Amino acid sequence: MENKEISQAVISRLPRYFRYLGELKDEGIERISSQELSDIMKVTASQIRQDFNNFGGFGQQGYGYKVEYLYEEIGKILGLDKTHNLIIIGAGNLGQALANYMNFERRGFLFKGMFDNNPALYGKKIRDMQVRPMEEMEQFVKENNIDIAVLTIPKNSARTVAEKLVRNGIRGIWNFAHVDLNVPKEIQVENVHLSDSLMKLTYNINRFEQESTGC
Amino acid sequence: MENKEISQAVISRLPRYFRYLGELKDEGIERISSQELSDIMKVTASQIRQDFNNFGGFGQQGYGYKVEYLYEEIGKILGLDKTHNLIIIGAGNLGQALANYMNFERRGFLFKGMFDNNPALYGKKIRDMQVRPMEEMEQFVKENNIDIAVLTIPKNSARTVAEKLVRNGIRGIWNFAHVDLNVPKEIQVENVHLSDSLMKLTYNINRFEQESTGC
DNA sequence: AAGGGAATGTCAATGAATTGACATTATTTT
DNA sequence: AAAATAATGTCAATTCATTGACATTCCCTT
Repeated sequence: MENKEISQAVISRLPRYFRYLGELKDEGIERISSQELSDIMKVTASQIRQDFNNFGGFGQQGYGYKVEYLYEEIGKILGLDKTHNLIIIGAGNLGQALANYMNFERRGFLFKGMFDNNPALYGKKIRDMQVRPMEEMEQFVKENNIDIAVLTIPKNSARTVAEKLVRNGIRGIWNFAHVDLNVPKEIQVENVHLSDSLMKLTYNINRFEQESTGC
Repeated sequence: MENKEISQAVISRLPRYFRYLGELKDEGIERISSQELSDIMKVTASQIRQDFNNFGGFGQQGYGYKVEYLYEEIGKILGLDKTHNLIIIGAGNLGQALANYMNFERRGFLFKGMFDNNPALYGKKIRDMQVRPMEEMEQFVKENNIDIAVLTIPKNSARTVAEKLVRNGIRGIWNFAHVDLNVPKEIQVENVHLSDSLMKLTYNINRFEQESTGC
């Protein structure tokens, strides 16, 4: 039982491997070498082997990797073999979009409920799921063993809601609010700061302009 | 004129600095030291100074940084002093959500149009903007000087659309499709792979479980 | 106006991540 | 069955990123 910590740099790359392997699998390809995968994914073969070896060897020397096996194993590492109960907090545009999106991406994510503090939305059906009042949230999380909360609410209320979630046993927060949450370290937070991402894009657009005009 | 390349690691942190500085500014705080900012943002003071110095000194020794000035300068670095014409391709849930989101985040992003290939959506108004048929997209991009395209379409059509965008002079793509685009290097792509992000979350939830149960 | 104090800018040291090289081991062919 | 081939697993080298330390500079008080 080896508990060496794996760097987040490696973890960040796993979903991408998973995606490519899934596609290869769908194409009926059974085996692949790190070099072939390297060509497709545009990363070094060395990095691919290094990454996989963090979890023990998945390949066979002289042969390569079995696509399906590797796909399954990476899925397990990512926790996709388990089911996760999930709620969405904030039934605005983004919350609704994600609710529908989950339909597509069902990999053990069970959409259990949706909450908002806008009475106009109470009872509105989104993907066969009624929007519930925010007041019911805490009890619901506790009683339904909710693992993951998706936060699509304005930043001013995000921290308070996060505290409530933590108190009621949430294990992970997928945070779309423009604020950094302050939760105990055993609670996992994955931030999706969309505006940050857009700013990175404008930086790079700008940078290229300047490079090519030379000033 | 120094054209030293700045690492993406640094760039990724700039929007976060920008966000915190904006908040400090709104609170009426005029000056701040790297140490104070370090305490608030939970990063080392050394990193803060190092990051800012990539762009030339913004501070004054013995005094610290002027919040408003620093905020403005980082904004400029990120290209937020310029306006960017933007379209959304894919008027599904996510596309609509982002259209509304742009309203909030107006920092020089001018929402110019929205496209879809579903006739049922043609003419539908989203933020006072009618959904246009996909066929009109290429001409529209060319004629309206569109800088940024937001791709919220299924992965199978994403690559084709990206090619069309490139042909018509797009400069950056904010890509929400689950596929890596293959564009010339002068075209900037910023990927938002939501499912990747969610998988990272489940990995970390899982990992913590295993750590605490010890197996 | 001058000196003390405070905080930057920057250099060096450390640490982390990536790449390269190759011995080892399994597969495949003859 | 043995030799040749292929590709992993792994170690070492390199590159990149972060942290620490401190001299320098500027502000602020007396």
